[in-house]
Amino acid sequence: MRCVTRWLSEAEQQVWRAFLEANQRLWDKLARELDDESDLSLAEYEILVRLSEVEGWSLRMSELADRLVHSRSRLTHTARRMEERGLVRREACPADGRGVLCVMTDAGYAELVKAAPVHVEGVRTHLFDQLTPDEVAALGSAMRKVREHLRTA
Amino acid sequence: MRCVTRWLSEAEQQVWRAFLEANQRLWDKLARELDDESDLSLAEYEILVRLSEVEGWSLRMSELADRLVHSRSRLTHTARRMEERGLVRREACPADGRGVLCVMTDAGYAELVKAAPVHVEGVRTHLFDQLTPDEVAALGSAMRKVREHLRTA
DNA sequence: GTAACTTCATTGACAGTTCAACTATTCCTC
DNA sequence: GAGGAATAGTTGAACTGTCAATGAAGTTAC
Repeated sequence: MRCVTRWLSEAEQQVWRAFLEANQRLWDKLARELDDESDLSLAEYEILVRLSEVEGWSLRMSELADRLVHSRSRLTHTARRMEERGLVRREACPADGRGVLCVMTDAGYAELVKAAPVHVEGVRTHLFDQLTPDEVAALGSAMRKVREHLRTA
Repeated sequence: MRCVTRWLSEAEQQVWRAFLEANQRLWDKLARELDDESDLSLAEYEILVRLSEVEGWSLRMSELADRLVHSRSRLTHTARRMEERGLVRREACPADGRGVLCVMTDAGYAELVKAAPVHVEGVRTHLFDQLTPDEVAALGSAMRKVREHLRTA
């Protein structure tokens, strides 16, 4: 039931605008830096990071999609392109006939190793270096709450 | 000069991950809500908001692109699509022969009026309602700093 | 006043994402 | 254990955004 719109206060407006613009610029910057100094897009990078964190460098497509908060379709397309470039390979899932495992190859790992310093340095320079420890803590707490809310909403 | 990568601490990692996922889900949710209850995309909505805030509902394409942090090319494409739907019109800029003014039409305003409550309610529900006043303040301060850094970087 | 340079906006080709439709497999229920 | 529902993953078309090239108009410097 939405009878009356709860508009934003002036202060909230300003927070929202700052959030919008900072985000826009941050993603843009990080994507550009990664593009300049590696052959991975941000989305491809994230896929390799997730695979690198698990035993066998291997995850079900749906599990990977969930962790990345990407649609299955999106992941299928991206994985196909990455497979063509030899960064991952896909194999049948032994446990579930419907399933497909996405596995990072050595070549994929090599790309990840090349890209990671660039990306991490960017995140530090453009985000963490700009904030006080208190702001980092508050940002973390705020984002965790929003994340939890949206996971269930 | 980047001699040694300054990796993220465990705590920073977690903040970064929360930020990533909260963002991903937040944009996704807001885009979907807007799509469900209006005929505007988030990008189109932002364009109309910016136009609604200025005298004459009219801005130079480049000025509009800068405020939105969109590329000129992106704005050209989006504006053309919106013009075809009658939401904006474009006219020559009297002051500068190279310039083009993007002007919101009455139909565009009508769409904006329809979409705004949906969007604002979403921002409130999924972001501000989840946070304490302190967290909102810290988020604002943090995002302003990041924005300023990236505007000049 | 004109040549070189910059800015404004557009264009078309291309890359990445979404959406709806589809196949194949597993799970559930009776 | 058979039929129906749910889940996993893929596909192709439509849409959106990026990139590099273009043209047109303004600016600068000589």
